[in-house]
Amino acid sequence: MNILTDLTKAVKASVKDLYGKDFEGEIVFQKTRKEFEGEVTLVAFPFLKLSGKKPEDTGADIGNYLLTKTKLVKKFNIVKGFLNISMADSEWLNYFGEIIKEDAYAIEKRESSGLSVMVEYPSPNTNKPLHLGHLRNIFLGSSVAEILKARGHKVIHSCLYNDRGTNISKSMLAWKLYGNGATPQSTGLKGDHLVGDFYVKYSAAYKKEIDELKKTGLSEEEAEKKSELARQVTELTVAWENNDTEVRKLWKMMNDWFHEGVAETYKSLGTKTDKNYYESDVYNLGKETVKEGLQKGVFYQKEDSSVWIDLTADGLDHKLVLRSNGTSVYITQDIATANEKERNFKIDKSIYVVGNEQDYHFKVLFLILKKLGRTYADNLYHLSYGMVELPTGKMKSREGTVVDADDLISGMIDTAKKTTQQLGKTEGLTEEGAKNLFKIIGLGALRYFILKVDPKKKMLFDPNESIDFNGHTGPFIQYTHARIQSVLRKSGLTAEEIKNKKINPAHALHQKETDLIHLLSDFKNIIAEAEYTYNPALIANYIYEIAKAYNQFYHELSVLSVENEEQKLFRVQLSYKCALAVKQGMALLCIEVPDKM
RNA sequence: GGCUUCGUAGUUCAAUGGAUAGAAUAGUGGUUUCCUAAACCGUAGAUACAGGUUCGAUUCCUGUCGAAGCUACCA
Repeated sequence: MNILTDLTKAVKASVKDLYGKDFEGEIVFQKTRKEFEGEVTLVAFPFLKLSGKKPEDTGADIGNYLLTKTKLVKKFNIVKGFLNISMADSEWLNYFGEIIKEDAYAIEKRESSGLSVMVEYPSPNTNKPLHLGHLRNIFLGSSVAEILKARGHKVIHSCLYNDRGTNISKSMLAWKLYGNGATPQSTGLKGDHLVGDFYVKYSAAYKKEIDELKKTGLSEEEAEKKSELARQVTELTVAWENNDTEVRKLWKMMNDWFHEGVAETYKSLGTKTDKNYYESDVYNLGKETVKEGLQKGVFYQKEDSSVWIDLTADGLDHKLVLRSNGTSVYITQDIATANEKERNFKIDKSIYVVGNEQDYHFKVLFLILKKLGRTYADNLYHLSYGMVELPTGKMKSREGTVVDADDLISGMIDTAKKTTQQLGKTEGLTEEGAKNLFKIIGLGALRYFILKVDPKKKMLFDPNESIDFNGHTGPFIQYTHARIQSVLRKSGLTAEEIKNKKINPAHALHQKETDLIHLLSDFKNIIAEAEYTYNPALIANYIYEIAKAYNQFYHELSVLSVENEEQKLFRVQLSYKCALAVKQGMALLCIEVPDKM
């Protein structure tokens, strides 16, 4: 049920009655700007062709019609071509009476759509620990998954580990050359960090080698070709593909370190996966598909036996799909993984959560799959998100200029602890309860900070400025929820009692009350739009509006100390519903809300 | 060079072609014997530039300037 359904119909009817013709377009209402009276606004300009009148007069025609011929409208005003409508209190109250009864009013029943969607994230390389970019990836992926579930779809979380190839070989080589047998146990480092340290060590050594070669008069390109380290990396990669026992043993050891380390990070974030894919498993399958493509004439082979696809007819370029030495490249294994996903699951849609630096790659991948005749190619979607940038520019693992995920997470929880203690809000909490609260607030602040930004846009993070806990933030919303819970506790009513008491829709509503009902009525549409656009930021900003509006309501009006019992009950119900919307909305962002803070 | 994306208050973010471009934060001035002040209320401050389409442009088109990404037998 939508509060505007009846009004939309009434506007259509009014235009037909007034001007004798049906309006062809869609009737769109916008929220009335706060400097004008009213809740919803109809722009008169689209109706001018039918009315043949000035915008002001057209608006007045429709306004008067609605006022006199329906019971939907309390009053209206017209500013320029804008018809500002105040809906009748009874409309708001009737609508509210409907939604207060349903706890899941904006959430579809589980798996009711019958569609299955796979969401793949964060798909890290196993040669370095997670950083801030991965966090944006994880937050987006997990939130989109929750939104899809709320829309009634079945969701399969998948993750692809890029666990072989050049970058992994670099870490392995550095460990062999400079490691002296170091292990997570011997160094006390988290496994993924230890592996990452060797990746950085390789990069530094490689840079030094190139610089020295260049001093002998070689060009950058010539130096790279002559690099001994690069040669050894290639050698390791080839040895790995040839199943060299020693290399495989080293590889497995370092991969295990990585997975143990990253599992801890996942745990602290509550990240879970239904199905893991490993490049080391699928890369050979990719080679099969390359053969198939050659047979079908989709690919072609050069004299050096490297395999390519010509995409110039599609406005793209020639793309390598298999190296001359027979080893796989990135896209080879992505072709294989796509095939595997299709073989393993019945999926109606497959979403890859990957940064926008790979826009071109996914364009090519989807096109190749289509040319190979894979019917599922049309159901693949690249959820492309913007980079997280530092004030100094892009983060680069090679140069060690990254914001480490583990550091950031623990730092946020620490700040939450300090702030909570400063505000004296740890009273009455058990040690366990306090610890949990710090985690909820710290992670909530971090998640919200990232999710409130439109995924498509790049965003900036300044490590020198701490993430705020006041204003347009996660903790502000969490605080609002806790505040409402406190009111509800003091009301002495149970949730069941609050939901089931009937209100007499006769009493007059305060503007702050209609504002809240109006906002609540948007929830379902917001979730739908967030699904279609894969954009959790819509929900983040919507929930903020509710929290802000509730705080204004709370300051201006008293909930519990009003004389009129019915009015008090209504305000308790309204508070309950706002808290529920906040909780459900935040759950779609994978952010918990505490009952006390 | 080519392709793609992006330039909004000091800063970080909003705005299906609609009104006087919203928030937050940092400034600045207030609110607490009153349901949680992680709150609320004032005040001040922005569409890179130049054209075009439109009743109306931050939004669409063209150009200029600026930034980022891709353009690897890296992933």
